[in-house]
Amino acid sequence: MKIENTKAQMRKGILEMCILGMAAENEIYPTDIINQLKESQLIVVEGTLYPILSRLKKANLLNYRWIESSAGPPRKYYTITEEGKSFLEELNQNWTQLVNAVDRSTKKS
Amino acid sequence: MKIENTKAQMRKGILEMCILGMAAENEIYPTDIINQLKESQLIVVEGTLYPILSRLKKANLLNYRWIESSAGPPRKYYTITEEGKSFLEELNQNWTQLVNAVDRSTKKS
DNA sequence: CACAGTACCTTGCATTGCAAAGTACCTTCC
DNA sequence: GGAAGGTACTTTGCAATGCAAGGTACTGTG
Repeated sequence: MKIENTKAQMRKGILEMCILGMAAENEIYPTDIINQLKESQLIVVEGTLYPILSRLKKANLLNYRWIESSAGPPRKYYTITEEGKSFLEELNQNWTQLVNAVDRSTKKS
Repeated sequence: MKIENTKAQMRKGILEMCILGMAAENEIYPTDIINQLKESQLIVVEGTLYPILSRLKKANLLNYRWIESSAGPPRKYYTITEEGKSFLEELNQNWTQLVNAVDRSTKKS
């Protein structure tokens, strides 16, 4: 049993919340997201990020528009939708509950 | 996109840690585990728990012995191994890091 | 016009949580 | 003593995610 594996499993479903949270504050594009998450020690690669963005877009939680870059191909800038905002709130609540639950189960009898 | 689904995903890999943590404090058997987790709002069913216990046993993180019950069939009582203890420590560290990382990524910029 | 850099996208695998169905043991009650 | 019900353990198959790896496409430079 490898720590790396369990570590990866523990991230499941969390990235969606982080990404929605980031899009709720600024209009962002994927490379930005990856860099910001990396700063927070949440390393993410493209193969992980793009499917998440597609899912969130498809679910009407995110929107995007193309913006041309001064150097390189155009970028997809994402923003959160109203629907995304309420979803994000729910996610945050569930996350807090989960953290508390883990806390309780690991520290009590 | 359903909250229930994301909620389920967010639990991935966490149960192992909770269960190891519980076995680190007392010798326990499955039904005990389920009840304790339920008290902490971490609802778990048999089809989830037993495979985890098998994995942890197979990985030498848990051990068990049969103990007869005063009413009903014998039970498998689990205890944590030395190897399990150090694994648990690593898990706890990673969990703390993850919580901090999420905190940072959702509250900053 | 080739090349390097940036950005976006897709495929296939391993892993987990869970519902559902199945096996086996023990006690109780007629 | 056997039928019924409760307790305990186990297995199978599905859906969803993270990720490595590979692929496409646009832009500017020499």
